[in-house]
Amino acid sequence: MTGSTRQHILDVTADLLRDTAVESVSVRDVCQAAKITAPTLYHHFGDKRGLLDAVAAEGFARYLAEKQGHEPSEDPLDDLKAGWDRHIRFGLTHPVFYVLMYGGTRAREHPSAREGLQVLHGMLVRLAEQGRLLVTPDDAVPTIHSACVGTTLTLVAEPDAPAHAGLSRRVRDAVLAAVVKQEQPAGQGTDAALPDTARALLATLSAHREPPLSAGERLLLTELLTRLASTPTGGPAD
Amino acid sequence: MTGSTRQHILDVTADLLRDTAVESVSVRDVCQAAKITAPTLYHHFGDKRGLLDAVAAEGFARYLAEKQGHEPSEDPLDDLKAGWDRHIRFGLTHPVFYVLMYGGTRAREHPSAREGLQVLHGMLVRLAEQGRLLVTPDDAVPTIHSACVGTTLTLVAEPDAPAHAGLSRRVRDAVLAAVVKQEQPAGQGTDAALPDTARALLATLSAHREPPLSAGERLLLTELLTRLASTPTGGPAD
DNA sequence: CCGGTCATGTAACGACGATATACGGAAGGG
DNA sequence: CCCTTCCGTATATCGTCGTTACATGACCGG
Repeated sequence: MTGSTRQHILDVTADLLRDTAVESVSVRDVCQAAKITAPTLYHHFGDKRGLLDAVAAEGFARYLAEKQGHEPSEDPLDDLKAGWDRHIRFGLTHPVFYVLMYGGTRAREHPSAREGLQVLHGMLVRLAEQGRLLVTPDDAVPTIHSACVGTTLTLVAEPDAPAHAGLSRRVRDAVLAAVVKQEQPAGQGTDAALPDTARALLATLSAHREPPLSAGERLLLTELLTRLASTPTGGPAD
Repeated sequence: MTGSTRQHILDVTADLLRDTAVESVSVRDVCQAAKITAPTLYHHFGDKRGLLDAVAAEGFARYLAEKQGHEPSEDPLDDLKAGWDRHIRFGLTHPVFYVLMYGGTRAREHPSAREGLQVLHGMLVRLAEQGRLLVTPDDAVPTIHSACVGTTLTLVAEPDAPAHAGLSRRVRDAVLAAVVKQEQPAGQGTDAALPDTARALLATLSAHREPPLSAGERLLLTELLTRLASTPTGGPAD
């Protein structure tokens, strides 16, 4: 049972961390609670930070599993909102873990956090495939994520403040409104979205006498847009 | 010379903190650098956290002073945007201070942070007096603040990530759009529509892996669209 | 039965945050 | 002028922290 003690230490540390601030949990406390000695702990985790990272990674993995678990929805926007709410709820349920992961500067170093961003990216790509995104997924990811983390930290700091009632929903809808197209025009799906958007840009472009383009660039752009606008309903990638 | 040693310790600590992580700065380091002994430090600050709080408070006070310094503007919305930008810039200029103040759970306990929130509240009240607020100032304060802190933390963690270009402006405008009534300057509709439409096409394009374009054409189109999308329309950020 | 690797325990080191105690000098009343 | 009081600083030390050198035992292929 090699992995048993390791998992046991992980569980005990998580228990201690559930109701004690991270700076007040010492290696000795963990050892005493897990009924092991210091070198055992260091043999498995090498470092105190290694232990905390492992604990945080496990907590985050569980959150990710839940996130990816019930994801099948027909509307990616609903998934996005649900993902936001789950993120907030995770922070409120495991405040110590959350601050451990997102509070400091080390947030992005966590591979689990990277994976979480990738899940977000996937949702946005699906939204973009339906032509409902106002910015590129690469731009939308840090936008949504930054706002979500900031909101969660605020709520974790003062969960019961009356001023924070409805805060999450407010920030969420504000950010999403700036990123996804709210009302869907006639053409549904990815096939119609590309030519429609290209046509819209063509129209807008024609109304501008002085766009920041040279005459040649403008000609080139018009030609490309025309090609896109007249695209037959060819089935693009999925 | 009563406050001299105290101020000296403060300055030295700030210097050490400017290029050393907070967890790597010990009381002994500060004492050695300031050429004093431990009891002197404890006499003035009582605690290590007391020292760090005092240092952070001083840094924040300086930021607040600058914030309140050049505030006279005719449009409160401009003040709001400028305040956001200053907050971000402060975080990027003093990353250690910033994480010290806003990273953990202790942010709201800082009296200086409270004062910063009050400045924000004041701006929003002025905006509300002009009937340009969509929510109450009490609701708007945590909304804006949460998003701003989250954005700053993201930028502090990875300041030079290409994915973070324009992030601050994007989140800022998203949150502000949801909180203040956007007045549409007459006749400027098409000017603003051009970058928006270009951005929309850019986003739609990113979802298509096989558009009816060659790789070179796609690259060219993306470049032109990016130029159009970044056309300055209203308030440039950075 | 042996040599080696792995997991764990014993005991200790150095650095840390924090303090009890004492010294020294300036302020002020006699 | 001296004595008291109080504040700032220094000496020396405490208990705890994260960490590790070293020893012990269990298991396993040869």
